[in-house]
Amino acid sequence: MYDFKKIEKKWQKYWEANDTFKAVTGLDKEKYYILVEFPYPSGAGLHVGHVRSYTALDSVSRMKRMKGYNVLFPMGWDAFGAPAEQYAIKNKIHPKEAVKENIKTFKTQIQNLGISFDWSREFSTTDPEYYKWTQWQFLKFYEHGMAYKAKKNINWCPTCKTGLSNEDSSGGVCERCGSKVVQKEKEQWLLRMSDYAEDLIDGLKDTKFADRIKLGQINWIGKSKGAEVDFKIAGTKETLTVYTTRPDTLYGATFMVVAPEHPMLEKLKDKIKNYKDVLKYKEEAKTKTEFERTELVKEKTGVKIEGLEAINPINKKKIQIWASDYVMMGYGTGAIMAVPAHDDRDYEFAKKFGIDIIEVIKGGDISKEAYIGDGEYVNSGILNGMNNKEDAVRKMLDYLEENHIGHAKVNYRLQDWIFSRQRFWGEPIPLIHCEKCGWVPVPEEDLPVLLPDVANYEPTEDGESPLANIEEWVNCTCPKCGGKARRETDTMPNWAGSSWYFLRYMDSHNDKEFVSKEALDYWGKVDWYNGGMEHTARHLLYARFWNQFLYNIGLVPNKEPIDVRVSHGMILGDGGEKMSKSKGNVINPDDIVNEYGADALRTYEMFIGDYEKDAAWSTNGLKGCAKFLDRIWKIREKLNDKEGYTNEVLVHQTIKKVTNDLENMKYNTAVSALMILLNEYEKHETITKDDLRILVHLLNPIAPHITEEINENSNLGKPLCQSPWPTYDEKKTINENFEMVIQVNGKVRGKATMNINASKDLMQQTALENENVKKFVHGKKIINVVVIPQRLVNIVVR
RNA sequence: GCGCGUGUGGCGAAAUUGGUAGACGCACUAGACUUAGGAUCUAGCGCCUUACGGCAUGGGGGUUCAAGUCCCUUCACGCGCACCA
Repeated sequence: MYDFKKIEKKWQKYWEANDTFKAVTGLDKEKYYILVEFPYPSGAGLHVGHVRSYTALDSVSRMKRMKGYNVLFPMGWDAFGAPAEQYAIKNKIHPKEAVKENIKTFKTQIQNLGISFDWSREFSTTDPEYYKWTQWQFLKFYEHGMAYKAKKNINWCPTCKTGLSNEDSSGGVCERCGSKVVQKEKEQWLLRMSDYAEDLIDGLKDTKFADRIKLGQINWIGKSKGAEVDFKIAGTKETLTVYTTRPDTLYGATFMVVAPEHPMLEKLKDKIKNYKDVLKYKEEAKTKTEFERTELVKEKTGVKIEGLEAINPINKKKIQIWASDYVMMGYGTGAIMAVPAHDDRDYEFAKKFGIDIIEVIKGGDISKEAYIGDGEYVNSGILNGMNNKEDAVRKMLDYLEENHIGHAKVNYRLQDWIFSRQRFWGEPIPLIHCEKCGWVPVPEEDLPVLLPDVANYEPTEDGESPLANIEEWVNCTCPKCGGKARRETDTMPNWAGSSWYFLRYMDSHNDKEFVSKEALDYWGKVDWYNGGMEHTARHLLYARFWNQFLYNIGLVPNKEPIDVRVSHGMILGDGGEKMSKSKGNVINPDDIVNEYGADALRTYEMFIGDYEKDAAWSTNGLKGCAKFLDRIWKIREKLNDKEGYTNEVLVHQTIKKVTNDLENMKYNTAVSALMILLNEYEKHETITKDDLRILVHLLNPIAPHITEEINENSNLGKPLCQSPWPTYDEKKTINENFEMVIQVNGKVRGKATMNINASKDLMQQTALENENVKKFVHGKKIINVVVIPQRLVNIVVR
């Protein structure tokens, strides 16, 4: 085996000493910005999954550079947030120190892989020089009315003792610790992301995201079209507004349901005869976790609001009002019109509580279940006799609008972004509360608001940020009036720093601006962004929202920050299960690099399978790739003094294949094409320098160290990182001859070598003369002969 | 429940977009070299069959000269969202 340790170190030093991968802003070359999601530097160190995506995009970067692009391929650290804090608490060190250590480990591990990052642009989201600008941008949101503080029922993690955004508590469990999330009323900072719902859907058409990613975002935003309808509450001046996607079923609305937290309940409490029961129900609902509340198997519960009745505006019928936790305050208006005949949930509720069910669309059997299909409208006044849902909806909407009882309305599932965390390890929200002036932004010249150096950064029991306990930090003077004031003690979520880091890479160390206009104009947007599928509904959406806001206030030149977005599949353990310490199936990339070399690991992970799909680790598979590199190392011994290619067609085919495959994320077949080329070389007694030169060029993006070394010690030319990418001639990728397949009734019965220019007649004649074919044709009638030039002949007989 | 995706040898996977199914690699088998080999090299390797040949891309049906690929239907698995009105 070749001495990969020595070779890999040597070239890593060479690249570093020569600033080989440094991207220079403003170069007179076409730019190309390639980005992999920066990692969270956890204590566990680098995962083989990181190696997969880093290598993949590294290979693209290296090829693009060889093709003459000015490539920006940066790396940094996303180091705020709970895990770093937990790690610090556990190991009794300051998170700052923990992060420093972990970054050091990660960086060494990545550098040992020979990934061609431009390290001169490295930063961590926890650097005060960086989070100064995160805070600065938060203030822009604040200045433009996009950040606001509100008392809200929020998702609360009782273990982490912090509020969570919807995105972070998906499925009713805390993203970080897995605890069940409960509802808690708390003052929180929010960003008006819901204002951008439509733009976030619309903007997707200006991107080239993979379809599954676009869909993931669209689903999360959850656009629905419907109507708001006003129901008067009998005997009062109050109106209860509902949101419905089925205004066409209004005649079938036999009751209303409001969320237990609906403000109407408190407002009319004097008229509610059983207000005590209502309050009790509300309290019960509150203590339920989100999970319990949405669990499908759960039976419907609710309490009838005695003393109040609503009036169905379409037929003036009086209907009951109920409070139930199957209606959510956070969506629509927090109140619904229930149409039990045509909605499963309303049906279940009506059945349980014995409420009228009136069919308004024919087609089902409402004694058995709610009918949600289409059909003829009945019992529906102005809609009677209609058959088409769309028309019925339109007619109803027109009626509602004419009579001022409702209007068309679009709703989104996407909510405002809860932007407060009651944690120590995050960017302090740069606002000061003054008794006289209210909320006052920290002046720009006072940014960053630094995290204090303290001994205790564990969360407090009462749900306040640990910062709240640090009096000397909290107490300050109002920047406006000079009076006594207190700092905001909540910090930002760790999605804050990652929402704009891709902009900072363009101009990482600028201390005057978050990024210069010059750099923004030159680098534009990220051309190719790779990251995990799990970030589709969070990081990627947040980042787009953040950037669209910056665009709207004129700070960035593009509304969409990312052109192409792709996602890699996971690397699973040997048995196909997720790697985990408890299962003992974790592969440490360091061990592999030590035993087989970085090039072998890189090659294997590119060869492992479809890049976008999960793949199970196989050490035997890795060995196969190590063997492949060994054979390449040895092929040098066959060098002769001749020029040109030993198999010109195959060489051109391979250049074409590898070039296209790297552009299209088909790394596995790129490697296989190179294996085929090597197999061919091994069949010959000797090969030329040209042969070898092509091989090392094409393999270089995937296995950069060994190829540079061979290139040097076989005197093939200047270093590969400085030489151009090979080009191919389409004409030379085609063989003069091809193997013609001869079929009889679609089954292969013979083969013949033919010139690619052979006429159809010649092909047919050759086919019919084939001895084996004759056997199958003999005694039968030829009905048809299909001849596909350069491919096959199919003789149809009967 | 809704949405998306995936089913191909013992295993990871290919398949020019309708044209030789299983490239490439792993594992396995036999042989060579060797003191030895978990190194290297050579050959074989979907299933059934001595062979001729037959059967094979989750199952069933269809279109076609020709289907892994297109259409219908069905099953299994995975992921995402989920009482969103």
